Amino acid sequence: MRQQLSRELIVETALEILDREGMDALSMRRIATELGTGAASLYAHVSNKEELQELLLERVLSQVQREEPDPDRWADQLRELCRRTVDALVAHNGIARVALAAIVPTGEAALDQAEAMLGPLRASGLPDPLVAVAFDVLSLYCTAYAVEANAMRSGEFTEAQVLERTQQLSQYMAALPADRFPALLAMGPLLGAADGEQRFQAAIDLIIAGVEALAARESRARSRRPLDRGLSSIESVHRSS
Amino acid sequence: MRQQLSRELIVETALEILDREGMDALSMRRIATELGTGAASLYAHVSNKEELQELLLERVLSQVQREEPDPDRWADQLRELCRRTVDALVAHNGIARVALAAIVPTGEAALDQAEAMLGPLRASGLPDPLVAVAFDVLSLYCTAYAVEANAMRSGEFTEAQVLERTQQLSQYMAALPADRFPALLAMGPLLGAADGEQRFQAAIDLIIAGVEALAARESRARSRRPLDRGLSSIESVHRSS
DNA sequence: TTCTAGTCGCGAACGGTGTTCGTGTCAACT
DNA sequence: AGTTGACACGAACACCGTTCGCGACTAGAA
Repeated sequence: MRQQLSRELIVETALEILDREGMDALSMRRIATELGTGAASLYAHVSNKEELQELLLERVLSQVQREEPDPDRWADQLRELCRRTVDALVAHNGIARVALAAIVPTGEAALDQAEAMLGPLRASGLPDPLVAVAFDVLSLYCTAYAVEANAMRSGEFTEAQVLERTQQLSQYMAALPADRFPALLAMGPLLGAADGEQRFQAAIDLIIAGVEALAARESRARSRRPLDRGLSSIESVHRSS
Repeated sequence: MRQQLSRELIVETALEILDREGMDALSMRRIATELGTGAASLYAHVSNKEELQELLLERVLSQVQREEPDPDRWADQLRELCRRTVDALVAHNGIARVALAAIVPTGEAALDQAEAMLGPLRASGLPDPLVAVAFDVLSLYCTAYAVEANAMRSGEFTEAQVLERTQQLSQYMAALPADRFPALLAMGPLLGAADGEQRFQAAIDLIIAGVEALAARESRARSRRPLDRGLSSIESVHRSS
């Protein structure tokens, strides 16, 4: 035993393997081999592979830089935070999938993350029940986008990517029957586009535009008729609190 | 050999096992046992477990009812479609995770699904590049929500759910340091809320509000400067002189 | 210093997984 | 009837996460 085992060391080693060889190669045996020991030894410090994965996610999330909430810049702060979060997730291939699987944010870093997102969202003027919804949408989208970005960049080689993406799919879509898939046909080149960066920014903007619209709608409704019987699901959620 | 094997039969059997015993129980051996044969026999009709899963997803998606696009009711049509899609995914536990993993919509049903979503979205007046973005956000959210709903309903018993959700988490959040997590503390009861249905509706409404806002912004910009980007022949003539 | 007690690392094994290979069987066509 | 070809499938391979219990090493008692 060259070096004393510890949770910290195990997580660190696992992250190295993850970055170097991908999520599929991350087995308990592989980690143990890297540490010069057997797989059984890991279970003294980590109860589960699942727990190990959550620890990995914790470590990745803890590296996301966060700033003090400034109510006037809430939208830009949200954009910036989403950017950083996705960057951190994408940097460690496969970790985003873990984030999607773990629904309950148990760890400290995950709580920090949620707090950093909720602050600006509440500053938008949205009522709290809708803040919860917007939080849901925004974080789910960020995670899902990271999963997609991972899968796009890691799973295939450059050759297979170009072939299977540009050739087979784009050409396949151009050959679709026009009477059955008019919209798909018209959107063809846009859907397979590889400029993920721009599309991510636009998606965040779209969600933020939704937040602004609903916040404005809410403040308008409150000032005009404070005790209205709203019928839309949005208002009913708001009322249920 | 009691019954001739076929892709169709294998997929059907797999879906039954999935519904009855969950995604974890869905192994090639299990399917083969159910069919009274060995696992190797399946590989004559299905090249992969991954392919089998995509076939399962295809089958589930093909059962989503779709209607003719009506430009005047585009928002309601979107809402309805998202509802049905999520219902179909949630009905077969674990299939939503497959939908998230498969980024490229290869199958026929997936293409139908995309077409049904793109139609109403284009009717909103959004420019096509933003339609692609909205499509991204909407479908990713629907899938991710279905994953979450699955995990919430299937993984635990009622006892563990009540204990671990309401007690441990809600009580845990109430004990958070107020100076570090003010927003989390204020939102506590709302985030762990189990009324997933209402929150899903509200989330879709939020995204649709974003679409409406961006569409309005776009049409405003176009009416203000109609001769933009060299589209008018007059302008191009004028510029060329 | 020697002997004992106890801790804990970890090799080996268990019960699973997806997938492949080669054999065996059976139906259909010549 | 004979040949051929397709297909079913038992067995095996290389993995996986996890558990058990042996054995080595440390620390305390004599």
